[in-house]
Amino acid sequence: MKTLRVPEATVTRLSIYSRYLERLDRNGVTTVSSGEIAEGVGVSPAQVRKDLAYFGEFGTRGVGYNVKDLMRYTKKILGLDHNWPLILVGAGNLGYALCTYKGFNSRGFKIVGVFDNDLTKIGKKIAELEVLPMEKMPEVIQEHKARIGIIAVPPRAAQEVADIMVKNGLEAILNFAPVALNLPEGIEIRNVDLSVKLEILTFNLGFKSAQRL
Amino acid sequence: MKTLRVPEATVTRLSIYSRYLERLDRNGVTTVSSGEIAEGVGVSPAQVRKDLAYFGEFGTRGVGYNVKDLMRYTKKILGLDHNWPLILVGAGNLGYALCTYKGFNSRGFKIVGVFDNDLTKIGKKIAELEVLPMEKMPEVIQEHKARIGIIAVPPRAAQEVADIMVKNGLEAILNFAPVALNLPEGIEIRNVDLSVKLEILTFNLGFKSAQRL
DNA sequence: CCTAGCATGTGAATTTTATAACTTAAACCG
DNA sequence: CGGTTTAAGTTATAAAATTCACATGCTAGG
Repeated sequence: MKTLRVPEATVTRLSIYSRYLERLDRNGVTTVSSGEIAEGVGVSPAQVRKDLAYFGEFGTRGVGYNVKDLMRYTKKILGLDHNWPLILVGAGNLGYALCTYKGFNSRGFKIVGVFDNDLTKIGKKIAELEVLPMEKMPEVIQEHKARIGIIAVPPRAAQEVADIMVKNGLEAILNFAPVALNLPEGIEIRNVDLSVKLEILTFNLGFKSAQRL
Repeated sequence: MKTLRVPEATVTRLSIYSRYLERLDRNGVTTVSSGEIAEGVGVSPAQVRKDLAYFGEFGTRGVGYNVKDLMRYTKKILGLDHNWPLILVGAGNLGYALCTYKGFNSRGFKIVGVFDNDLTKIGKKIAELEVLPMEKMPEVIQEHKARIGIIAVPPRAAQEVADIMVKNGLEAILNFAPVALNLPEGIEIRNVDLSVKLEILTFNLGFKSAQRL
């Protein structure tokens, strides 16, 4: 098997292209060039073509790409040709926001279980969903065949939650807690760090100020 | 002036090292080696040293780094030696979560103004802060000398909000809306995309399944 | 049916980033 | 006080990602 490894940056951009294509499609655009995609998402045209080339040939020379088709292809590649049930742990403000976040639904993600160990939160409803105690996680995972978990708890609790998720059979974790998690081989983990990007901004602002001197 | 450009990946990691050092410091650790930092945040020791080397010499050969000192240095480099007032637009669930997010405060970020154009939200309180109409933004920015704005509105409104922010003098924007913003030269912009990382996970899960066949 | 124009796809060149190997300096111990 | 150990700092090497440039192939128009 020809296993050409795909750079993660390429997958990231593919996700962005994919959503941009959805927008074009909604707006009734039928054909698009690599240059237009590039313009629309802020990369170079060569980058767009190179990224797509990892997965096949999707365009027509001299013409461009069929929007609907390329949209479907990109979603297929990303695994978004079917829905993904998600397990969420942490019913705080962030958890609440994630539950109601439309950007997930529109891409086929659906949170099917919200868990917390805080007795004051258990039993409350978040968007149709009742907050459940951690012990209920196994059955919810089984019922929905969930494979992905989201961690939206304070840093000190994150590792324990991750361990529970792994023990219950989840294969991938999206972690919003700003700590590095220790997980067994084979578990996919990605962190979303809300303040790192802010600190890149402050770094750059400081650098800009320094250059003015 | 010797302008060695610092890779953004290095700044990203620096932010992560910095927070890890804060944790070590809280735990009473006084000295740490590049290897221990590497272990703690999930990179290689050489990477840690290389990253720090962009900014100077902070350690003692044969010993390691003084935790408190290195923590202060990294925060200084990132511009976190003083507080940053933030302007937030979007008082939905995500905006609410960001307002109450402790990870910001602990790094010197403070949201000083929350804005929305939804009349049902204006006037409500979010964590001590009253949601204000967009028109009030200029005076709040002036009062707090804010330089950074956060966009937490639906995609279709994001560009307009960004334009207003720029017009009102903000120099950097953290954008949570999943669209590419068009901004004038010199404005720092970073996007936090909540679903891209999820799609990397689904991509990888799909790839894993394919390999099992 | 042939030619001109255009945008894809791709291999090579360049740039960037990360890893590894080595050198230097500090501290500790006998 | 010298030798040994340790870990930072640095240089060199390797790998990876991006850009460039061009050949390929499709479309349309005369």
